[in-house]
Amino acid sequence: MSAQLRNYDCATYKNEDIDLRKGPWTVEEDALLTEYVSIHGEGRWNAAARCAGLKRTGKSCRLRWLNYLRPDVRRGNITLQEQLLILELHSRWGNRWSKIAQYLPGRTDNEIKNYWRTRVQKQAKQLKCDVNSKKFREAMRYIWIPRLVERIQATSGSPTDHSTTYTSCNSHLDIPANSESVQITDPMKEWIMPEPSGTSSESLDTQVSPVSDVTEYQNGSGLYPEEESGRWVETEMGMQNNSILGEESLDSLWNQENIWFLQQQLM
DNA sequence: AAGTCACCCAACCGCGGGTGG
DNA sequence: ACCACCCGCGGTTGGGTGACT
Repeated sequence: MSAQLRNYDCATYKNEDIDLRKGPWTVEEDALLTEYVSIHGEGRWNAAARCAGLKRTGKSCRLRWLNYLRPDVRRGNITLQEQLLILELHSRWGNRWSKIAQYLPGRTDNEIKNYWRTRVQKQAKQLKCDVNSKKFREAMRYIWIPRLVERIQATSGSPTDHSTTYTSCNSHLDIPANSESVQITDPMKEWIMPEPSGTSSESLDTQVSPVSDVTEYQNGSGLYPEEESGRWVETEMGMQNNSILGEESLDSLWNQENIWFLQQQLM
C-alpha cells in the first residue's frame, strides 16, 4: 500500500480543499485508483476519489477504472466476430452501448460507441444516408454482415455453405424477441463469442434485466424479420445476391465501386 | 521539413433514475 | 413528498497521431 493511501485520513478530508483535476490521467493517479479498488472494491466512486487522495470527481474515477484500469478490459482491434456482434446487437437495441457491451467480454461501452461512430457512421456518410435509415440498415444486413460472416468462416477454415451464408441475424444469434436472455446458438457461438480458456460457459448465457428492450427501441423498424433464408433475398433494392460483391476483403468492401453500387440501389 | 487533414480514442458533460434521510 | 446525493448511460469534444500533400 502506498504511503499516500495508507496515511490518508478520509474523515479529515475537506471538500473545499479540493482543486479538481481534469484531463489525462497520470501514472501516479492510475496507481492510486488501482490500489484503492483492489482494497475496497468497485463502487462508491466519490468516496474512492476522496479516500484515495485523488483530485478527481467520482465520475472521472469510475470512467477511468471501467474503461482503462479494469484488469479484464480488452484493447486492440475489434475482431470480425466482435464487429458482427456489434452490428447485430445494434440493429436490435440501437445505441444501448452498455447493453451491447455486456455481450462483448472485455469491451467497454465507450469502445463500442467509438467503433460505431468512427467506422459504421462513416460508411453511412459515404453512402449519403442516415445510419439509422432503413436503407442503410438493409445495406448492412444484406451486404456488410454477409461479407463479415464469409470472412469469419474463411479465416476460421470452416467450409462455406453459400446457400446458408446468411439467413437472418437471428439465425446465428438466438435472441428471443421478447426476452433479454441472449444465447448464442451452436455452431455459431464458437466464432461469435469464442470461450476464453479457463472460463465456464456462463458468458454465453448471460442473463440481464427481464424487461424487454425490444419494445423500448424507438427505431423499432430496426428489427429483422425472420423469414429470409438462402442466397437470394428480396430487399428494398430489389432481389439481391449475397455474393454480388465478389471476394474482396472486408477492408475494401466499401470501396468506391461498392459505394457507387449501393448508391445506385439506394436511389 | 512543414502544414493540413482525417482518424481514433480517452475523457468530459448533461441528464435521468435510484436511494436514503 | 421532497431533497440531496450518487451512479450509470449516451452524447460530445479535444488532443494525439499518422497519412498525405
